[in-house]
Amino acid sequence: MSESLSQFCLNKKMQCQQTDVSNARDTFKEFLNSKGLRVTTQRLAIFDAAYGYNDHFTAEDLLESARLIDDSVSRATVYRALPILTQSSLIREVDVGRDYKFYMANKNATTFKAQVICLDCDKIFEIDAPFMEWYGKTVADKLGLEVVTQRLQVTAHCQSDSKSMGCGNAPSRGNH
Amino acid sequence: MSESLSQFCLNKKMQCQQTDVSNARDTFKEFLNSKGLRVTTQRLAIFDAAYGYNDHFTAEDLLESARLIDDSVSRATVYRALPILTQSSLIREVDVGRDYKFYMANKNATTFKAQVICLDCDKIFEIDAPFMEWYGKTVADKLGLEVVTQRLQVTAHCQSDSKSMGCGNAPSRGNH
DNA sequence: GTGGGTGCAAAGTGTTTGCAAGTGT
DNA sequence: ACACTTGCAAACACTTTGCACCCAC
Repeated sequence: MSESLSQFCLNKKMQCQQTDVSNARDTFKEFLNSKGLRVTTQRLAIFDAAYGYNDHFTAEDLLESARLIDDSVSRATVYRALPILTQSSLIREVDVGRDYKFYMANKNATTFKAQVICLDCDKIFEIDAPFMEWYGKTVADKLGLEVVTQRLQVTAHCQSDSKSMGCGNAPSRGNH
Repeated sequence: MSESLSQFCLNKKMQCQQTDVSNARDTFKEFLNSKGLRVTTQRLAIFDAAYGYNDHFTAEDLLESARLIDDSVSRATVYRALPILTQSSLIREVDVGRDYKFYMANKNATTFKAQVICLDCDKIFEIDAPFMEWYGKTVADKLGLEVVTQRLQVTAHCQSDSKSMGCGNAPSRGNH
C-alpha cells in the first residue's frame, strides 16, 4: 500500500517533470529580468545542469555537467550563479557540515525537509519534517524573533543489524 | 522573582564551577590515559582555556586563550587537540555553516540543544530542544538506522518590531 | 631511551575576487 | 554603446600535514 502510493507519486512526478523544468526555466529567466540581471548562455547552461540532477550535487559536479551543455562555463561563473539560483529558490543549499556544500533543485517544493546523512555510504537522504513549520513558529513566538531558515539534520549508521548488508536501507523504507 | 531565581542559579553555578572544572580536568587526564595519549602541558593549557569560556569559541580564540596560560602552544596543537576534546565529549562542536567551526565546553551536559543564530548580531544562542530526543528515536525506528548525532538550527533576525533596538532580545527572553 | 607530541612553515581545499576582454540589452 | 558578465589565475581563510626536535612515560 505504501509501495503503490510511492509508485503513484513517482509516476506523477515523472509525468510532470518535463513541464516542471520548463516552467522553472522560465521562472529563472523572469527572476533574472526582475533583478536586472542578464540572461546569459552560461547561466542557462548552469540552470539546466542543476535541473538535470535528481539528487544532491556539489559546485564541482555542477561545473562538470554545465560544461557538457556549454563548455565555456567556468568555475567562477558556477560559483557566481549559485547564490542567484539559491535566492530565486529554484535550488536550495544543503550544508551538512562538510568542507563543501551540496545543492539540490527545488523541483517539487513542498514541506520542510530534514536530512539524514549516512556515515557508512556517504549519502544524504531528504525526509519530510512538516513539524518544523510549527517549531519555527514556536521559536518565533517564544523568543520574539523572525525565523529565516531552519535546519534539521541527523547523522546515522544505516546498517544497525547486519554489518555486511551495505547501504540503501534508509531510502527504500523511508520516503525518498 | 524570576530575577532572584536566576541569581540563585548563577550563584549556584559559580559555586560549583570550580569543582566542576576540576572534575572535568581530571576526566580529561583519565581520557588521555585511557587512549594511550600523553598528558602534556599544552593539552592541559588548551583544556583550561576551553573551560575558561562560558560560551562559544573558535579555534583561533582558543589558541589565544591557551597562549595566555602557556605561550608555547601553537596553532597546530590546538587543531590537533580539538578532536580529542570533542571525542572525550568534554567539549562539543557547534557547526553553524560558517567557514570556521565553533566549540563549547560541555560544562553541564543535560538535554539536547538547538542553536538560534542571529543574522544581525552574529551571536549564537543555545536553547533546549528536548523533543529532539524523541525525534531521534522516531527516525531510528522508522528508517531502521542508528542515530549518531542530531542538529537543529534556526537562523533569525532578532528585532522583528523595532529596527533600532539592536540585538539582545533573544537571550534576555529565552533561556540562556 | 623511545615513541608519541610539538612548533614551524608549507601545503591543501573549497570558494572568492581583480582585471581585462566579451556580450546581452 | 554601456554596463553587466565572463574566464583566468591569483588570492583567501581555515585547517591539515611533513619534518626535525622535544619530552612524558
